[in-house]
Amino acid sequence: MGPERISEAEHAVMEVLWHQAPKSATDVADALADEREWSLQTVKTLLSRLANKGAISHERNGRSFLYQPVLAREDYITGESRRLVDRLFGGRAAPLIAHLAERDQFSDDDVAAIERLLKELKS
Amino acid sequence: MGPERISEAEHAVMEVLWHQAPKSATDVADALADEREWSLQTVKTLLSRLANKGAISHERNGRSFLYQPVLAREDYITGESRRLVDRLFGGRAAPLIAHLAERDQFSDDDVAAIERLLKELKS
DNA sequence: CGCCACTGTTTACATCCGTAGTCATTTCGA
DNA sequence: TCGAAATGACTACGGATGTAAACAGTGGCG
Repeated sequence: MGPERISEAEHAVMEVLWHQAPKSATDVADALADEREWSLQTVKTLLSRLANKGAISHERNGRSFLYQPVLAREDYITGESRRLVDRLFGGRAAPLIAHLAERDQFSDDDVAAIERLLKELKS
Repeated sequence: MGPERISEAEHAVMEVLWHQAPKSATDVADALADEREWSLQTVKTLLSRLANKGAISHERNGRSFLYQPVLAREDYITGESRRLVDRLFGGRAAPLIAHLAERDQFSDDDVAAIERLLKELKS
């Protein structure tokens, strides 16, 4: 079976582990305390679902577990980006960029950054 | 309440109506026959959920209904794109573009198209 | 005039997701 | 040593989603 989908709540947990790993369940919960109003139990459930999906691994450390990502953030965002581009823009990236641009989501800095990028691509 | 989320199956129905509307339930089902193995009942369920969410409207036409979008495709893809950019790229579009570029998703044509876009943005 | 086909409405049901309570076990502190 | 705290496992439960069956109304055909 293909890579299992990661839900939005699960993704928040992944971000914590991508930022720093390995971490215990409690550490993950602490790291999330600011943005989400989750109980420790909720975080544990999400960790265990992520482990089932193969997105993270856990290794015993005394009485508790240490969790760390198996799925790389790069691969995750590649997959999610591609899904969006496929679903909404016929698989072409250019229309997505055109759309973002039309909606005025580009700052001057963005434009400059993209120009630099294109310059590199061509070299 | 904010705009209700549209699920992936519902989105497929929306695409049909964005392509051409108004359409009856049967017409929508026919249009979807190629890509999805859905029974007519399934399509009707999706249409009624979309109507509940306010994404489409239906107007009586004899014994049946004609459905048509209320939500504009532009608004939908704007929302979905922004969600992705917010969730994965800190709300900045440039990193998304950088990512797409790194993953070699840009053809020469794409690069050219983007350059034209930037040129217009600056003028 | 009666019945069938078509269309919308209601109900169904398994799975996933968000969010957690409860249970069993281990361990640390008093 | 004994009980409280920590921790993972199991269970729960309402709402969303995918997928549809069953039901009901109605208008047209025979």
